[in-house]
Amino acid sequence: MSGVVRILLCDDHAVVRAGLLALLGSEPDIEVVGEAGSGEEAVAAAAKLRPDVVLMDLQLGPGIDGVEATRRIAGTGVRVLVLTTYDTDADITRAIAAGATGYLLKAERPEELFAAIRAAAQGRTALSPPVASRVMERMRGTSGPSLTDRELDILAQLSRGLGNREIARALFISEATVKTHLGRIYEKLGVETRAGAVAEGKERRLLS
Amino acid sequence: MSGVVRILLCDDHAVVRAGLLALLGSEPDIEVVGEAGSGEEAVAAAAKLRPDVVLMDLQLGPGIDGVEATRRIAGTGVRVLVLTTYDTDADITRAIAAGATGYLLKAERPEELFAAIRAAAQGRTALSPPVASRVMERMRGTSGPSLTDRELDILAQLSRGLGNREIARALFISEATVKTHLGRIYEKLGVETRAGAVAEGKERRLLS
DNA sequence: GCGGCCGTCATCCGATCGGCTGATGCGGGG
DNA sequence: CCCCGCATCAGCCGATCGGATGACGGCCGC
Repeated sequence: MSGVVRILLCDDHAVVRAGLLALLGSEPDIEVVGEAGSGEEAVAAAAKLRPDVVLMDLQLGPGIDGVEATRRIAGTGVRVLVLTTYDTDADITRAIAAGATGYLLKAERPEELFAAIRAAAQGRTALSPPVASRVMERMRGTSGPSLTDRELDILAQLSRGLGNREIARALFISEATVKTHLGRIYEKLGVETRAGAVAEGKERRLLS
Repeated sequence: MSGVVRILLCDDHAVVRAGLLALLGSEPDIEVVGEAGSGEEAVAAAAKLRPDVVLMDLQLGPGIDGVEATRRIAGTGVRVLVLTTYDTDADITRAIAAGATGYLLKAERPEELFAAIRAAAQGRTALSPPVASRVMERMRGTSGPSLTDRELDILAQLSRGLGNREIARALFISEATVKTHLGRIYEKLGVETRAGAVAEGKERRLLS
């Protein structure tokens, strides 16, 4: 079945785009029909070109991020295959929640990439092995619950080094409430101190 | 002058290596003579192949990092051109301190990359514009004081969420000493709390 | 309409933190 | 040879944190 798979590349690095272009050029049944260097460009190009698969980096520099771009593009029915550097739990979860068809790591072998693209074009899910493992763990309920919006607010203030009273004032709530949220944040992140929470938050890319 | 510039690629991502390989293949006076997927491989390959320039990523996954690899390779007289994603102050400083001949961003245009490689082969310095700006600022003394090795040890433990007593035990020193170091860390980073220190440390990439 | 999640708030208390002051020993550079 | 940066340690004290416990209202899905 099927003819050529039409691809839209989205990555803010010219080197990476050029690399993928060259790499995919070696596959006769894969054709790159467009490139985007930002989330905004990707959304516009996806709407205009209607590619079979968008290869999306999650880190896109200024503007809307890869997750948001994925959400908007996936919402129009175009498949999005995330191709990124990090296999953080938070990244994977957010990308999948945003509607990504697959999640590949850049460290993956080229053959895996080709296979994943063909899979994605047919709507099949393609995950890098380490990603698959994490997803499995998540399913087993082993790994982390996600923070609520409010908890993320608290965490953001926390990472600025503010005390409870200052966080309370910044968010127009009482100190008691701040403490309650903090307790839940510690629990969810598996830490016991504010410093640990900030470290974990940064690690999971829940911050800035 | 000179014939072909012989290059060794070092990046833990197969996609990026393939991309650079393809990209550089278009330049007749540049020849890729080897590839490495880790710091250890790069050091060994550089010693064996004696390339004119090593293209080095700073983020290399497990094992020795790009800075350490740069230090070892530059120590043998081989030029190292850092090609990475981030233009963080800490990264730039450490790479240059380790003996890098140049510091390019992956977001750079391909022509810049080629020019930088030729420059590096002749021992000339090549910096991406944003990097050059930061270096200038640094020279002007604008930017921050650096942490001592010991202070970085403390900061690392701090980011694990440990209390003073635990940090003291982990580093075989007294609680009083931990407190003293912490005070200086706060001062140097311009923060007032452990949470702030961790955030700032992560931001400046002084951690993990 | 009820249960569950979320966000809000309160009180109590022991443990910890952060600031302060001051001191010792070691090593390198002027 | 002496100064200074670095690392080490001590004691004190007020402010803050973290844990435990309990409670209330809003919103949503079933």
